[in-house]
Amino acid sequence: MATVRTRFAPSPTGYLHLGGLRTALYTYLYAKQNAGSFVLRIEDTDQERYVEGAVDAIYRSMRLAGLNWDEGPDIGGDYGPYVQSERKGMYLPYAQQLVEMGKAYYCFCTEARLKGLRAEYEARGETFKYDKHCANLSKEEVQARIAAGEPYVIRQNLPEQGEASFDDALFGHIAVDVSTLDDMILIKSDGMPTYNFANVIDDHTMGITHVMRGSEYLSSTPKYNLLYEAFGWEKPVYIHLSPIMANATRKLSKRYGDPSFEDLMNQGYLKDAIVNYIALLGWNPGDEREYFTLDELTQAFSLKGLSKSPAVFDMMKLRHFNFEYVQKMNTQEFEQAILPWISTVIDPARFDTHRLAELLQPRCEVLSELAERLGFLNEMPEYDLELFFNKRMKTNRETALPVLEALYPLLEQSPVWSEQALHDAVMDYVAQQGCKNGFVLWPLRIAISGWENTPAGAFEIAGLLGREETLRRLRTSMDRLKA
RNA sequence: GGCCCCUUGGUCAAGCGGUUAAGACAUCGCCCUUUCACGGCGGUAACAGGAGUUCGAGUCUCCUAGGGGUCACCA
Repeated sequence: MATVRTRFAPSPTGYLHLGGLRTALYTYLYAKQNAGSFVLRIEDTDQERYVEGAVDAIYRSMRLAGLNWDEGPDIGGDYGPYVQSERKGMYLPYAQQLVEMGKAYYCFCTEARLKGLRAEYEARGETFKYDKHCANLSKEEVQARIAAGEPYVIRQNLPEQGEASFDDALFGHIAVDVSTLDDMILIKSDGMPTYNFANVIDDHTMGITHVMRGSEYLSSTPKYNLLYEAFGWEKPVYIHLSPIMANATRKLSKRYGDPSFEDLMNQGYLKDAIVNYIALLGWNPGDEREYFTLDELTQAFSLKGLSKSPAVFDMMKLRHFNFEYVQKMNTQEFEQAILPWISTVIDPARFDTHRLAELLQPRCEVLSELAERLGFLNEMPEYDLELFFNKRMKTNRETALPVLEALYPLLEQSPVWSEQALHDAVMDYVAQQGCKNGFVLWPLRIAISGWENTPAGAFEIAGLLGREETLRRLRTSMDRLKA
């Protein structure tokens, strides 16, 4: 059996969106799993839609995701070039060969004529189909008009009737009546091939054995097959993938503000979490496993696990995956990861960021959401004294004052300022008073944090703030309670 | 509209003729607890509808409905 060669062939029209990422991922996994090659090809035959920087963005995203290609524009390979615009000269001979065989023809129809034709069809309520107006021009006439510099395209010459079909590894046999098909353009008037043509030529000349792509190509693949048959080429295995949806009726799309892979990274999601979650949208391993590294995915991936129906992207589940991946980091890694995020609200030099990382990690779902939870550290917030009221702790502003007044000297006199020392001192007091922990700890935490909810308890906060700042805040709070 | 495809809880999904119809996320409740979280335990919740085939159908067939895709000198 021939070596597996797969390809991911994005158009450089923008960032790598999640659907593209998933297609690239599956394509990569399949190649790696079969010890094959994963090829990256840039399909830039539409000069109008080309976006500056898009190619680099695609490289960046794929490398970040770990989807390293074996052949591609930037690293070369035996089947180059890997950018379609650089292959421009390769397509015309194949198209001409098709013309020789009567499977294609030159067409000189103007845009105006086509437009009129379209209007006619529309008026009749029919689907537009090119009328083969140029299909029977004589060879001489064609030569003459080309020589005269008349612009032309080359169209596929479809049979009047019959069936075109192919077999998809996922969807099975797909057949359409050719009478419903249009003589598609193979070579555009600018000399560039259309996707329809380039994809067939390139997949064949690059030795691609398995084609994975979005299901939007499902209904046009039968006519690509006619091309393979005309050339007598072996067809690749087709695997069409259902889309990732934003909701039941809408595909995930940049246009509606749905995030790209890079957007998610910028929002504080971890690449491994994203890749892992995306892998599970439309594929399942057949067992209970949910967490996979790229290598594990390579082992586990199977065409059998692919789903035919569309999958809705669920941000909540991604959050959960991110949480799990955050938990897998060691503290050092996590500390490094959060520094850029938390630095926007606190001065890292003022706090023990290692300890902060320890405290934050078990309650961190998304990195970007950390900063907003630390505001109280930098500066004592102007808080409402009603925060001292807590029904379950049986505390209020009246009970808080005496407790704080008793605690203050204990803390002040603590020989060392550590969480443990503070804990022991305060808990001794609690034991002595015979009250509930919360009766003392609630007001303490409020008094030094000023926030109803904090990502740490009273001792941790006091430790982070340091002796001076803690005592200063305590005094401020007591003064306010007295007033 | 024609053609193609899809249809199990809110979401991802297992299931491949016989199950009390898994699991995960979300949600709800309880426990733990110095707040928020984490964690533990438990609950609610699904075979789109209708005909067939069969002793037996989520699993097979057909119809209907809903949804998606496609009908470009875009990919």
